[in-house]
Amino acid sequence: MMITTKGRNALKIMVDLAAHEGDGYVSLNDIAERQKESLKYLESSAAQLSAAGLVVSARGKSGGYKLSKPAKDYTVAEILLSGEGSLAPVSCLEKSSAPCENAQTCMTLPLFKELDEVIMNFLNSKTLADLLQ
Amino acid sequence: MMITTKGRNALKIMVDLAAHEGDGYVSLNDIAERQKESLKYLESSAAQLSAAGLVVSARGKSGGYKLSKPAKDYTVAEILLSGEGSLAPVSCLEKSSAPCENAQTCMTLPLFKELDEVIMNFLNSKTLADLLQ
DNA sequence: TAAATTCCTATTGACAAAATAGGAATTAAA
DNA sequence: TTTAATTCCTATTTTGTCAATAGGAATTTA
Repeated sequence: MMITTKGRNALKIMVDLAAHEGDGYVSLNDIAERQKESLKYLESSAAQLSAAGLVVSARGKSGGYKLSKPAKDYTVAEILLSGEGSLAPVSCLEKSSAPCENAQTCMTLPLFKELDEVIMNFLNSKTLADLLQ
Repeated sequence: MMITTKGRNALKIMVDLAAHEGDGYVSLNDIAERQKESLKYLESSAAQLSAAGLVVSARGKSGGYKLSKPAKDYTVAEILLSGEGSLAPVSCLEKSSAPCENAQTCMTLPLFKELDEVIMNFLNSKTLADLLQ
């Protein structure tokens, strides 16, 4: 599985925020109810989105989150990356993992690099606004 | 991660068999040495390839495996699928998993369906022969 | 008969994903 | 000024899958 609940939850939060653009700050409680996810679990995704600067947060009563730019200016790729860390289809293409010793001679690596490009091209071509129908 | 060592090993076996097409049966021991993988681990991948009819096996001394059709007639997709079971980018698109209750209203599902198509189109367009340089 | 092989089943270890928990810090509103 | 609602922080637990190993049975050629 390439995209886990972390990435999916990040995307759900963003879609919900986009659907309520202009309503000021939206609380995670509201989002959790609408998206039928646990508040506690969404909190970790929201924290990552906030750390990445994709959303603006406000603490305290009547606080919550809102988008930091128009929905059409977010790519799906950047949102998923904030939740997943990496979208590489194989571990040897993740920056975090140790470089593979056989990379020079591996006959399958070029294929996986191409696949990675195909995936990233697609996810970079989709915006958050595209997901609202 | 979408493609694990199971899929990668299946592909490595097939590439090695393709590189030795016409040499008769090739033993897993030879493949394990060339690809620097453990014999025991490759065995499970080979068994799946055999069960799927992608290779022909011969038991006993001087036995081994060989391709069941020309290398150019295999898609990379079918090989990876034999190792992975599913190449779906999200669990809710796997046949094996229980259907998602929110599928009707989920705003992210259409995107993931598109992504799945993009991936499968690419992997179906590549043949085993393409991997030999 | 011996050696080389695929085949079968089971088990273990390691790690990541998934989910939950409790409470601290903050802030608007009553 | 207090209270309630919220984000924020850290930790823990549970669960599941991946990865790898192990031992031996069945088969077949030399």
